[in-house]
Amino acid sequence: MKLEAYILDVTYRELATHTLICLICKTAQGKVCLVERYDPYFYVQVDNERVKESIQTFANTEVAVAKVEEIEKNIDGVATKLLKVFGTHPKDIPKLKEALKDSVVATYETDILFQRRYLIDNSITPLTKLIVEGKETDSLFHLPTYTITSKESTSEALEELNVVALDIETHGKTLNPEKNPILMVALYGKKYKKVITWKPIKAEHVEVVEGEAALISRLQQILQELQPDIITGYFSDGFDLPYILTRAKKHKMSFTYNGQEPRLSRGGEQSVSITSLPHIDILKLIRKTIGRNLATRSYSLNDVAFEVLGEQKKEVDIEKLHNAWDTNDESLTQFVEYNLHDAYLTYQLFNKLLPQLEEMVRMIGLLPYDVSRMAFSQLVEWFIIKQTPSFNEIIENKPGHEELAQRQEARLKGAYVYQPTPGVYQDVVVCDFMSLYPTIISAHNVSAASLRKGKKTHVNPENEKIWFGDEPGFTAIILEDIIKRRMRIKAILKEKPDDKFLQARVQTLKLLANSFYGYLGFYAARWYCFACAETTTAYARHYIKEVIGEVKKSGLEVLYSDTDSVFIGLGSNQRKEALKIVEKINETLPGLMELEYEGYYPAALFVQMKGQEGGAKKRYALMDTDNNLKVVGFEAVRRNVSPIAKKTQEAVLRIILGEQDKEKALRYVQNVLEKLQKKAIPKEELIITTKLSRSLEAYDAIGPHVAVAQKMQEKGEEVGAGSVISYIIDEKEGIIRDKATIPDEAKSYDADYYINNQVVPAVEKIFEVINYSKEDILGEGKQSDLSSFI
DNA sequence: TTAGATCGGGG
DNA sequence: GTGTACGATCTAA
Repeated sequence: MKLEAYILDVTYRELATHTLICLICKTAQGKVCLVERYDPYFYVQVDNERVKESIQTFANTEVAVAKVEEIEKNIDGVATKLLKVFGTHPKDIPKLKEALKDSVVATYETDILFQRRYLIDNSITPLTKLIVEGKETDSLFHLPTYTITSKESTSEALEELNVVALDIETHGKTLNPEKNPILMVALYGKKYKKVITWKPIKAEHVEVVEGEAALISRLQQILQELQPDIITGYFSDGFDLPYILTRAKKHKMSFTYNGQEPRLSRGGEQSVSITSLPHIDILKLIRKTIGRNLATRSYSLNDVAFEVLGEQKKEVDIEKLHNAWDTNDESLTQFVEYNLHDAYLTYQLFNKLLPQLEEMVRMIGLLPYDVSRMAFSQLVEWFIIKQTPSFNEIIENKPGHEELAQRQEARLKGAYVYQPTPGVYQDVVVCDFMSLYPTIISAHNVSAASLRKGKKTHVNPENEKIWFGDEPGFTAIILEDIIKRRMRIKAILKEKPDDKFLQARVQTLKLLANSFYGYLGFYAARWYCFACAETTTAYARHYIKEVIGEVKKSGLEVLYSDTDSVFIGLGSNQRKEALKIVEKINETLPGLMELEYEGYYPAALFVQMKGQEGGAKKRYALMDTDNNLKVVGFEAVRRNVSPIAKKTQEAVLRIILGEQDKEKALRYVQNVLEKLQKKAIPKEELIITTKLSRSLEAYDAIGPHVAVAQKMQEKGEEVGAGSVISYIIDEKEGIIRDKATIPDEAKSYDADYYINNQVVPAVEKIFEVINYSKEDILGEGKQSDLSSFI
């Protein structure tokens, strides 16, 4: 039987004499299971023949060595003779390691998971075509099963995945799976839309069952029939699936898929895995990929869907579901629609992220389940691990307890920041290094394998005791390859800018490159190298200072610099000058390092540091030639600021930077203050929102938002941790919290508060820069004090 | 300023 | 399951 198979999941079966690897694959004939024998192993380093012989024959009551081979591998760049020790089952490996570790020099690769080991060793990539010859054998996991007689891996991508998104709605005013039943489950796939519930609700796609237990078994049945390639959800690792499992247990039911119970694993973050059905919690993937580039700082389904898809959740008050259910309210129809729509949004988000997930799977070489959940450091680590066979490198061991503790003590010196002089500047050019840390690492061969080895070639510019040789280190080569591939694909992308897969590839390479420096300094990394991380930032400081020196030498002004960027004031010179400097510097830079001309800005503003002389770091505003304002680090970007304060700040910056008219800016603010005083500002502009971080009882300090939340509670509204509280500071007696009022109930507002605590603080720093004091803004000390324009 | 605690997402 | 590890942000010391 010849099959074209795409691996979705990998697991194994232990037989009496050996272990079978089981590949769960998508094929044209549906899901199948492919099996073949695969032997677990690890490596030991020994110092004499006698030990070697004792290992070959090692056996105790629990475990025995099955086979030993002699091989040679590079350890930290040094070729070393090793023994490859085989066991019968995967769990033999930690046992053998324990039994042998005291009689050998070192053990290696004792913690590489069996399934992952199989994929790496066979250079097989999940989700890409595998051509297999197989003989039919006894069914496993309720699937047609074949023993592999020959296999050939390709790089051909899968054309279409059959994906189902799942979302549940629950009863109760709190999220408590011990107490509150599941009311409905929505499933959304390309050709499948359904909401299962247990009340006779009239709506499209509804299927009504007897009760919660029936709902759970019907869900199970549907998944079993559908046999999707992938199941996805939004925070389904942390909510939907664990909730379903807990409820199934409550009913003493076993929830299974292809005869397997989903496994809930905990460790840092909880996750749920289902054998033969890859489960992707799309939130986890969003967080580490496109999440970085989203404007929203919230990862709620509503906010993410809005920004990524241009669609939002259905507008219903989910807190009313509880009562609607109990009273059989007709609004239940809307909740069914809401439920299905959430599953729809999740499904759409999954599709949006799929090219990125496929690229990550391709590059890291592991299952989508694993890749989608790995932290940045893990992605880098497995990217390296995948390539160890082609460099004949050993996989480094993870650090032990003591080593971990020691590494966590180490502190890295930060990046270089050039303190700006507060002020408004005209004609500013910004330059920055392309991928500064990655290009330094590759250009200066910064790696554990080349640290103080060979010819002293690259010396840490701040510490001559740290140096790197000229023989390229294994991890530095890998990183250089990432950077080069990214540059190549970026070039192709210029020709085909709409190619989703190329875009995803560039993104993935960028993610890996940018994580590499962090990885070298990450305490739990296998290829941890503190000297490497230290040297990388030392070189970064060195190069940016060189640039600053070069700019100053050519008579231009350095306004500001942070890590990898420099802001140049052109004065009477031309932009060409700046370009020349960039060119000149690039001639001297090694390897792939490159300083780029980022852009020209007609105006820039740097504000003063709090309570001190000099400019604040990481706080500035730029205006480009299209009048786009870029504000970095200012307070008003935060949330507990009213719209009027935010708007005023933006308008003032626009006038100062765009029109360069100080007095107009001042007049603008004074006009806002006047309107505030006259109570002419609409209510919506005055609403301040703050999110409660804990339950009401837990607050000792009663801030205005807490006071309002208490009032809301008195009125019977549910408020707790996570509720967003909106309020207006009204004209009342007492302190601020007494004045804080629910927006609907506010009759007026406290003009003084909005002037002194909202608008003025938002613009004060900006006016300081152009030599207007707070008094000037308020009009005090001049003929026009506030009272005069009432 | 730093270490320790707590969210985040979900109803 | 040859495992177990987040990361940003707020609060208290």
